[in-house]
Amino acid sequence: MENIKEILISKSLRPTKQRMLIANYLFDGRDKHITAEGLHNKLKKLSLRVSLATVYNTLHDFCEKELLNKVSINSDKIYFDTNTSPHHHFYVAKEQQLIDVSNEIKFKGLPKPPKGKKIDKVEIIIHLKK
Amino acid sequence: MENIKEILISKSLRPTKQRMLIANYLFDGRDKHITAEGLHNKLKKLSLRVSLATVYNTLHDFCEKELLNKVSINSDKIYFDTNTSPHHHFYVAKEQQLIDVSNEIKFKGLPKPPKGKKIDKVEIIIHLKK
DNA sequence: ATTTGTGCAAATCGTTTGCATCTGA
DNA sequence: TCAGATGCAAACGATTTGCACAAAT
Repeated sequence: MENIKEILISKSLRPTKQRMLIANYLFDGRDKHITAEGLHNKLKKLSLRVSLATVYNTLHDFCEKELLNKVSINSDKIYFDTNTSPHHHFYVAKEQQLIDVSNEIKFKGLPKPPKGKKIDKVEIIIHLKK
Repeated sequence: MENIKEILISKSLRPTKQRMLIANYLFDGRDKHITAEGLHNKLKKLSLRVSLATVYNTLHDFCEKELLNKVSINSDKIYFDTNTSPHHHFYVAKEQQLIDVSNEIKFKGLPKPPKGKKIDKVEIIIHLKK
């Protein structure tokens, strides 16, 4: 994927072997929600060895460069979302599963922010149960 | 607060010294968002010694008995909310601060849940910035 | 050659657990 | 009495960090 190499360079990230492996896996066109450990295991299964520390570093680097978004849903793990356009989520607590919501959702009655603050973004989490 | 003692009993929680201290602090009529550590420190400042483990146990017990709600906003700490009625939150990432939203917010375009699942609740987090 | 990235292992931080001891009904 | 609660310290799991070594420009 010559494409991905250029993206990394354009974000001033050196296209190292590890970053290329990770980027190729993440940016294959299919949206993903992953954790650092999950990604590390996936790569291991594909016999691609990248240390866990590097996986963490890379995910954070990609976040800073806005190639990924952190999703802060439940409190034990950090999820990284390859879909960086604004959207919302279904969340299934039992399975700790995140699903993208593709609809646009409109609000009515959104409160004004406290003095001195502005609304950055509105995040909707639709908790699901059986 | 005789009141609080009865609440604990009605939830089949023994009104032990530690639980009473914690409940008296939490349920003073003012809504609070706290972490276990935060509460532990607060109590320490008031020269009320309760072990950290007991603070954790008690917060979880109170959650199970629906005297508190867990709020799962950002990923590093668990917040406990003394406001157990449905409401939404402002979130200031920089200060990791949570503020209750008292308005009711209406949605339009809420997607249907995937087959076999039902919507449990809709949580809105309004991220604020300066 | 110089900067930047990687990998390991140790460190950290919030949280949980095991277990001996204590307490309240 | 005795189930249930507490406190301590050790265990945990996700994440971060320090540092020597390796790779990229």
